[in-house]
Amino acid sequence: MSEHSASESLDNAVDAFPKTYDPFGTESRWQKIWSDQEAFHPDPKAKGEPFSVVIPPPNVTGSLHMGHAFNTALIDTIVRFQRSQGKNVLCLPGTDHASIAVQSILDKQLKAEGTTRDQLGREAFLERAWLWKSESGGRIVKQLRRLGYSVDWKRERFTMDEGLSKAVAEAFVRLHQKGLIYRGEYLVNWCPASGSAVSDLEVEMKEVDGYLWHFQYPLTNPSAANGLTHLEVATTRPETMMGDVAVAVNPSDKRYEDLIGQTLTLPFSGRQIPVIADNHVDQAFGTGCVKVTPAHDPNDFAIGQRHKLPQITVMNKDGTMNSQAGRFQGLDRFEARKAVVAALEEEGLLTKVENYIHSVPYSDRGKVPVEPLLSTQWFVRMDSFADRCQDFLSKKEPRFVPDRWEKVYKDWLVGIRDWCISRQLWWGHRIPAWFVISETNNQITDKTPYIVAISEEDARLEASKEFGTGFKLLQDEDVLDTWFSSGLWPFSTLGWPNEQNADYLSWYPTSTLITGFDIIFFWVARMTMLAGAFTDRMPFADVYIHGLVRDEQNRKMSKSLGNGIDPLLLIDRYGSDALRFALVKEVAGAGQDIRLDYDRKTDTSVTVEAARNFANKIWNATRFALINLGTTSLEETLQEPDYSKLELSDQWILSRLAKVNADTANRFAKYSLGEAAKGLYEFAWNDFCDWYLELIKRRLNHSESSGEKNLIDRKNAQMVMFKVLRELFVMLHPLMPHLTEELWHVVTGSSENQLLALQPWPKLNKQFLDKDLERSFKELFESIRLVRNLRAEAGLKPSQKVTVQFVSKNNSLLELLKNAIPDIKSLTRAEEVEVFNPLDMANKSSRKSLVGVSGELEVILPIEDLVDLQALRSRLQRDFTKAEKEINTLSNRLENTSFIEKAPKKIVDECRIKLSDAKSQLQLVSERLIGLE
RNA sequence: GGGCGAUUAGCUCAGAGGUAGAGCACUACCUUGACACGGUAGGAGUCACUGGUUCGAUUCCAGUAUCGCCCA
Repeated sequence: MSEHSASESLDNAVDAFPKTYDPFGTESRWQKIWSDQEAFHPDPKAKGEPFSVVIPPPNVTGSLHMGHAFNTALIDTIVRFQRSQGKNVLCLPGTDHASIAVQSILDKQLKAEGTTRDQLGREAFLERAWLWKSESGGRIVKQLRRLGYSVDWKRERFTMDEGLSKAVAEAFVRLHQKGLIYRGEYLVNWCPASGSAVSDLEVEMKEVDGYLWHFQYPLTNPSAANGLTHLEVATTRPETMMGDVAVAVNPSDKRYEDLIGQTLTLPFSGRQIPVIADNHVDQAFGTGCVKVTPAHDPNDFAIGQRHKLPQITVMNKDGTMNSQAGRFQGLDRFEARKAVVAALEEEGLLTKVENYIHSVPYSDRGKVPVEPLLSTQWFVRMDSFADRCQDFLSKKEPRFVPDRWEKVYKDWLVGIRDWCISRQLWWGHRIPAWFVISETNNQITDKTPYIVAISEEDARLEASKEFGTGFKLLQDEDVLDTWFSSGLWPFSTLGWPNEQNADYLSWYPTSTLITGFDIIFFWVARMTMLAGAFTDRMPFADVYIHGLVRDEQNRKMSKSLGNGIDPLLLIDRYGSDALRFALVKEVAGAGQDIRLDYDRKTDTSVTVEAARNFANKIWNATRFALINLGTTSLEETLQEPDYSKLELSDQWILSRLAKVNADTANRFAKYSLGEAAKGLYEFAWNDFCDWYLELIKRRLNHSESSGEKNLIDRKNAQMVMFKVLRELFVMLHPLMPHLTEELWHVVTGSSENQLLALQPWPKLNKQFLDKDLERSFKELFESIRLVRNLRAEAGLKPSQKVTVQFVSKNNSLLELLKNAIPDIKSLTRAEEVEVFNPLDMANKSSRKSLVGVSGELEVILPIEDLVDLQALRSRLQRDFTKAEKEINTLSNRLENTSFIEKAPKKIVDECRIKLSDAKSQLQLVSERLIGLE
């Protein structure tokens, strides 16, 4: 309890309780308090089952986009829930260094300044990169804080900080020792825009409108070939022709079988190239003759290997043609394409140009077509990693939620290819390999010996053992793929390679990874593979995979489309609780993408607005509770009410509360976050606000002088109302942390040293669950609706008082209604409520009363002069038709003997009851209709 | 070409072998002592199509169509 009294805080609270919730001051205030108190900085030795999550590290110099907001909302919901379950929760934040992204930003800056990276030099460039990181690196972190992220900021990590860099070097050295890392010249995906190799995963295939050019290669010796003077090839990439070393045909292709082994003369260069046979050639494609360019096409590379053909590279690394391209040297590859076609045409060798749609590999980052290029790179041999992961997967490690993603992950492991991990960039982890060269030489070739070691000193030590003296070391120029360090993230952030680190011991392996499906291969699989190799375990027990947030037209949000929806704009407009709740509530069970509506003219979103309205509804329910305290103090509302002395409506809401408690805990635990949000929304709005608060208004209005019984009754209602609120705040806290933290403090009078964020989940009172009571209240609500509906249809003013008569032969229903007369009065604005069975009612009702029928219940409002007879008649007519139709369906079913025989008895019985209900309804309705004639 | 997902109210989406649900939007009424960021009531659907299984299919199975995504 706080140092000041609860009633004092109440006075302050009501004074400071405007009609509309203002999230802005509240949110930043609690963010600061959480942060100042280090509320989410756990001790690895604290009690409680460890639960840990590492966040997917965003790009350190990036800024917050909707994907981050969504991911954050989901992660934070999960970790806040787990904290309420008494676990020792670590949620570890951080950022990654994003080699290519950062470097291309800096390159652009340099270009604007009229200089280049090379002019600047590596050291100066890196200095500048770190400066840029320190200037812009805090931005995304600040933005993440605005979401109310309950991560441990004291344990924040960056992939290039000291500890993590050490982990990267250690990992590289160990893999190299095991022979799992190799260096060699292979065909890689070359991105001319960034001037670096990229991995297969960073290449995106795009359908492009292009051409299929047909042209002729003359036979060197035409007489030998059945009068044929040339072969015709078809290609989408004529610019590579100068690198052609053969033309391949299918061995079973009758058209060309005589030509196999013949020689062609390559136009322009005059090089003699053979006609070879290869089974992989598709006879039906183009002319059935394929030009073979091993240095510029992965398929041709394979053919080249099979036939031991030379590899002729015709391009430079910037995408221009090199000296091997002869007269095309110096041209950009796309200019060269035009020039080659024009030259072939001039020579009369171009025979056909077809429009042709084909797939072109694009660099994810550079947004230009990737060039397959021969170059020397570092690779990780993947098969043993993938095999190990498959073994773990057969034990459901990790467990994918939803489970269909397991197959996606597995299929990738099965078809895995080696991973090119070197990048020709400067920003990143430099490859810990040192070439050993003589003091006078600076040439590094494929044959140059090298030492892989944690540090240059280690490398020198080792080199001297092998090479004595008279050498110098040159470190490899390249850096590692950023994903190599991200792949170590779940354990490198916890202190690995020091496996005795307290954090590592307590929180590794982590509990759950929460991320989007788009990085299952990039990141999830790399983490499982590297964790398997280094820790012999999977790095997380569960992987919760979520979809993407799409824009209002269901398009993926992307920079190039410029269709991103700025989460900060929505936070500024509606508050971050509203954005979080809206995003989580939209999540469907199966991990689908979610679509966020958005009006770009006004920067508004109906979905987020609805969540903001919900926050306001909760705010006002609390406001209502406080206003209606009367002489009761807040301390008194903290007492547990005596269940046996409560009214039925109190017991009803406590039953609903117990139900929503059990459902919500269950849903959070199994990652059904959207369902949890929807369930709480319905409970809070419908059950609590619309019904319970309306029901107790009558009791809350009892005055001080209305007698002891009434005052006890009032206090019971207050205790129940506050109990529901307090527990609702805890349950809603993972979804709307700021609002609930604020209101919880108001209603409990707790000081700021006590935080809702660290409170346990409310105790589930199973004994409060009462299905019969809930069913009765459903009936009661239906009856009340019927009255309201009648009033509305008759056009009665809300202020108009009426007498309500209920008639039914169902005695238990009558009993229920009789007990609820005061409630019915206040909820239907009735002056009198009378309850009869049909016998008592006989002759009492007026012919022209307003009458409604539902099942076995008749509602009569005896106010003939005001009745809109026509409306009444058409209403009864509608009921009549409906009942008739229902009787029809039900009796058809019951007449079907196989239904009676084969359907479960319960269903048949239900059907009979429904039929008899429908029949009595029809009876009542027709009596009334006749009475109206 | 292989795989995955989607198709339900005007929109966004839940759902379950037994007479179709929510939110928003819409219509009417209401500024009533929590909330107009609100209340009450209401209208609105051949559950994409075709077969099959079943007493019963919108739900399960097979196929078709359209859209989207991933892999080659």
